[in-house]
Amino acid sequence: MNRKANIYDVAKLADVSHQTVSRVLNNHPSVKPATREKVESAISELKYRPNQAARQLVTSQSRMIGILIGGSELYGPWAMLNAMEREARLAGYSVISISVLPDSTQSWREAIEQLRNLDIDGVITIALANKIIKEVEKSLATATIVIVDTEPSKKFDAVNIENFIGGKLATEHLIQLGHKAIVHLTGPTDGYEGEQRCKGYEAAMVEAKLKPDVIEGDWSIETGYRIGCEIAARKVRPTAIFTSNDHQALGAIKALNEKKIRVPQDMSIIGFDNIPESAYFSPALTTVHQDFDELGKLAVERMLIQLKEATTHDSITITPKLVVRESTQQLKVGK
Amino acid sequence: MNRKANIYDVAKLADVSHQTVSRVLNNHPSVKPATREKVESAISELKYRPNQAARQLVTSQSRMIGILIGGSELYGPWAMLNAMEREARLAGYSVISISVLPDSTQSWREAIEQLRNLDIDGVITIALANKIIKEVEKSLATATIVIVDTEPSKKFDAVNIENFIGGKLATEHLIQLGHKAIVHLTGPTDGYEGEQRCKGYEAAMVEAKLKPDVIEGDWSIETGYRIGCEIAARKVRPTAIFTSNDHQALGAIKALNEKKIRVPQDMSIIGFDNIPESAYFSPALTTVHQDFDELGKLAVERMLIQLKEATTHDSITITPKLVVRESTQQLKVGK
DNA sequence: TACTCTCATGTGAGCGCTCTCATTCTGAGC
DNA sequence: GCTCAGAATGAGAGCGCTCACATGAGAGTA
Repeated sequence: MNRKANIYDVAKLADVSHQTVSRVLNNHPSVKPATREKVESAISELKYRPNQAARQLVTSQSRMIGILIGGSELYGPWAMLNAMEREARLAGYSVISISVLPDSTQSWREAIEQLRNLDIDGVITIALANKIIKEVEKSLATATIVIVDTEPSKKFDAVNIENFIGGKLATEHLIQLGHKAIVHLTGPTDGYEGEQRCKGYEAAMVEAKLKPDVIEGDWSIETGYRIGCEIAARKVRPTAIFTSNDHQALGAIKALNEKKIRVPQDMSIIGFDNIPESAYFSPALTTVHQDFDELGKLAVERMLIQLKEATTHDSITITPKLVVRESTQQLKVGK
Repeated sequence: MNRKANIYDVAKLADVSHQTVSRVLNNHPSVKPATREKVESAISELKYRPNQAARQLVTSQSRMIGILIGGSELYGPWAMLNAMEREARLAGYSVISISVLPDSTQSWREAIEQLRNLDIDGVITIALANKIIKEVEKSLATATIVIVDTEPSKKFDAVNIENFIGGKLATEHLIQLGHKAIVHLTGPTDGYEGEQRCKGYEAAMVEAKLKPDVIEGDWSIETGYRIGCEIAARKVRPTAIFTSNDHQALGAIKALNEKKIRVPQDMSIIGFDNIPESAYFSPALTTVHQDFDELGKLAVERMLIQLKEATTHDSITITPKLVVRESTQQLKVGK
């Protein structure tokens, strides 16, 4: 008899009923310590482990969390996914991650379909466009949903950094250094984060009575590079650029380097994210730090709370921090 | 009656037995087309979807693949995970990814425990140390295992790039440019990839009758930076560095920049991986490209084959390609 | 002593599916 | 028309667990 032990095998060995074994497994209070001990030793003797499928069948709870990641952005979502996976594992949940091509309806339909088939308990979405969120909400009505990097809503728990404050922080840093002609390269306009950072930039500019100068971007290095070239070619050049993420900053720096515009002497650049590489750019990038790890943990935390006892929906935020390095510098007088 | 439809509901509506419905679901051949059609329309009318837990309970197949990722390396594993997840989804499998801290016994024991609890069909490991693989093998004896970025073994399917060839390619490129004093910064020595790349380097050096100069690294940017500083401080400096990944190259470039050693004029640098950022380093990094996407797809493909019909174990490799950009240059004569 | 009441445990049903085996239907072959 | 193989379908059991409910053993009360 080489098959895996089941709850009846344990029951027989411990000389109790299967139900008592079940109670021990589920930490039911009304089990005598002596009985519990008997059962536990039987469990370890038989190397018994409960069958999740059977459990799931009867409780209709999968103890699985799905994570939907929009876009192909590299560092942020990956870092968050890591944190979420670890946090969920600690709570006895497993994580199924699915990355969705943001532009492909097909892609996210398939993803949602898969999550439905698995009877997932909860879904965390990262940086999904609003229209996709709507679809998720409709199709996964029975699941608990927590949204990250997305516009807060009364229907879900939302976890975000203060993107507005971050954008303002970055811009104010440049203003304090004496810059007046500051360009902002945004993220994609249909995303919450980019939008908020841009609003923060505009608010800071208006407060300082400066004219905002916004160029629409899409998070990609390529765009940073292209816009860098474009700015280099301008007759009247700005003296500082605030890119909405570090990747775009990298591209921009590259472009400026090629055009012999020195950073930071001729042009200050500030990014957003504080990816691990940014400290090692040449020059090291001044940026706004967001704590992806913390963000991921918070999202899972909220998920677990909602899963236990559906409460009212919260919007949770983390404050970003300015990290000053070498790519920004006091504007030289007389320029 | 608002509960989810089950197989009996479908059977009743289609006026067949539940068993016939099951046959339709599983594409059993002996179902009359007319019957199949009846059942299918009942399915879509009731919005029926089979309960995976029940299926899993009786078949004891989870249709889930676990992916164990060792280390905190950023781009490579993430890119592969993405590719694997997509490929697996296409085949009707779900992916549970777990990232393991390579040094923490606790961490990977927990991970394996989780995979066992879930009755996972197969496990793909990415860049795991050999001792961990052994543990995985022991603990997950019933699961099919495919190893990626790891020393091939007769016990598993292995998917790798030709790390040796890649290392040789990189070194030969430098040699062809006239370099003779070439330092190699390795990956961690207990990992297969780094070891092989280093061997490729040594082979190329010996062939060219040059003396290998190996420094042990660990993939991290920080180490690249530290070693860059160290090399800058040497009295007799090499003229070229081959770092075993792009991140270390980034760190090294930064260090050399700070010490006013110009890349590539005073020092050629070649990396390995071809991460998306590397084309935008200053200078753009010459490197060895490895196709993570393809690697991920191949791993899942092998997994699916093994899952269907356990065959003999293969070792599959992909050939890396040299990507020449700006960070390497012909050695100036007279130097 | 008879009575509740609580705590500890046992019993049987059923979650939704696939398995095996039994039965019915079909049409070719004589 | 009858037989019989093979195709098409049905019936029932059982996967391993938790749920609701039943039962029994003591403790507390009158």
